[in-house]
Amino acid sequence: MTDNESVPISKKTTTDKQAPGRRGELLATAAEVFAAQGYTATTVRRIADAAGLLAGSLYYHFDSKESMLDEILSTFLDELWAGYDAVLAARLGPRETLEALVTESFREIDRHRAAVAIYQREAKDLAGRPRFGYLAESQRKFERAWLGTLERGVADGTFRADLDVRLAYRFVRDTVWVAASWYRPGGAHSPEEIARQYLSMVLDGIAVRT
Amino acid sequence: MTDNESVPISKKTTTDKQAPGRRGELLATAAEVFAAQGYTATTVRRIADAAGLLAGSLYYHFDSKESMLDEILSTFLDELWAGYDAVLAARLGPRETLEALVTESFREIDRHRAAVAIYQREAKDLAGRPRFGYLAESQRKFERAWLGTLERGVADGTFRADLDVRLAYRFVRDTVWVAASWYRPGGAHSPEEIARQYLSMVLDGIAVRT
DNA sequence: TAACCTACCAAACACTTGTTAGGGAAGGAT
DNA sequence: ATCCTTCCCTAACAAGTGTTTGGTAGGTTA
Repeated sequence: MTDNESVPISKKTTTDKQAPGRRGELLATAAEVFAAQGYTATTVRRIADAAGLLAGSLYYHFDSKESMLDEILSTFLDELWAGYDAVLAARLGPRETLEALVTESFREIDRHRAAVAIYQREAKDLAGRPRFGYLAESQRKFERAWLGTLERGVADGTFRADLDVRLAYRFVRDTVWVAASWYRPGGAHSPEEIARQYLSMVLDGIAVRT
Repeated sequence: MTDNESVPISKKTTTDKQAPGRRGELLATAAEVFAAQGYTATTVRRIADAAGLLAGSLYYHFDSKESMLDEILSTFLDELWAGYDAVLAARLGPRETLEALVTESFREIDRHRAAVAIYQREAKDLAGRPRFGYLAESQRKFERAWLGTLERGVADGTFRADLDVRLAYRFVRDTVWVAASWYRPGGAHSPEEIARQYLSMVLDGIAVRT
């Protein structure tokens, strides 16, 4: 296993991804292709085509196809957890925490659409491999954050007590993250607007109150 | 339909699928592997292993790997639409139609878990290929059924008018179908029970009414 | 000038992929 | 006993896979 050399922190570039220079560009296009076709269905020659070079040349920048995927996912998760941890550290009430987590999630989808789509598709299979152990760890943290918030809300009367909390957790989680499969940045709605509407449905339902 | 154990080379262990004879058995195991690893990530040798024969022998039963996928998906969709059409033909009110569609969906997930998981993963890419054109057609029918029901509900005051209907459609659709990724038949909840809870959340929200 | 670094290409490598061809064992029907 | 059908195996095929090696053009530094 090669040690990850320190990933340079960056400023914003033209694409959505970070990481400066050629390496960052290549990662961004790789993420795009992975998201569109799936990881295993994507050949390195396809990535190279999209980036405008030959397949072998990718190995000047990366150890392997797998290490590209690794870097894409870990970079995304690092930024995701920076946002989540900030929300959780604020120690808001259950409802406000839920709202902040959902809003933050849609912001991440907006910024890392490709990475989120890849994560959705491949995380389940990858979490088993040792190299991607951080995916399983992230999923546990994820569950603790969301499930804990829901349980706090049930305890203090914010959320309904007659629902299976675990079911509600999966409901909220999936509801938010599958949006990455159809969301396109620059569309009609901003991430915050989508978050607002989603929260309205999740919290109050789509039926008219009688 | 209880003892659905075993992993390796089994002969009986009928899974959820039907279809008689050896062909049906092979399709069921193929669906299981496709669902677990993804279509392109699955090799025909892996399917053959799980079924207890050699890769080449699969071609006595099927034309190609793709035709296995085709048969799995089209069989599932045929049965799905039989259920949906029955619901729609009943011409219930918007709320009752929604409830019936959701319940029917969870029943299909219960019966065709593997096929649904495959559909979720691969439909987007496959819909482009001519052979799988029925996937795109099915998606259009799907959208008409759900979106139409929501619009009828907004028109007659059943559903909230202050929500983006298209967003609500994706919300409901995704909420229901991603359940196939974690649902396991024979679990704690019956399909009907899960449908009831999901409907409760979608219609009335998870927040306590004040 | 020479040395060096970055970013790439051209060509091959070993391996895996889906698929095919020919053959044969078992069993029922004739 | 013969035929036929069903089901599978052995052995290979060409195409495609991720990856490696050696080389090179152009810019920067010494």
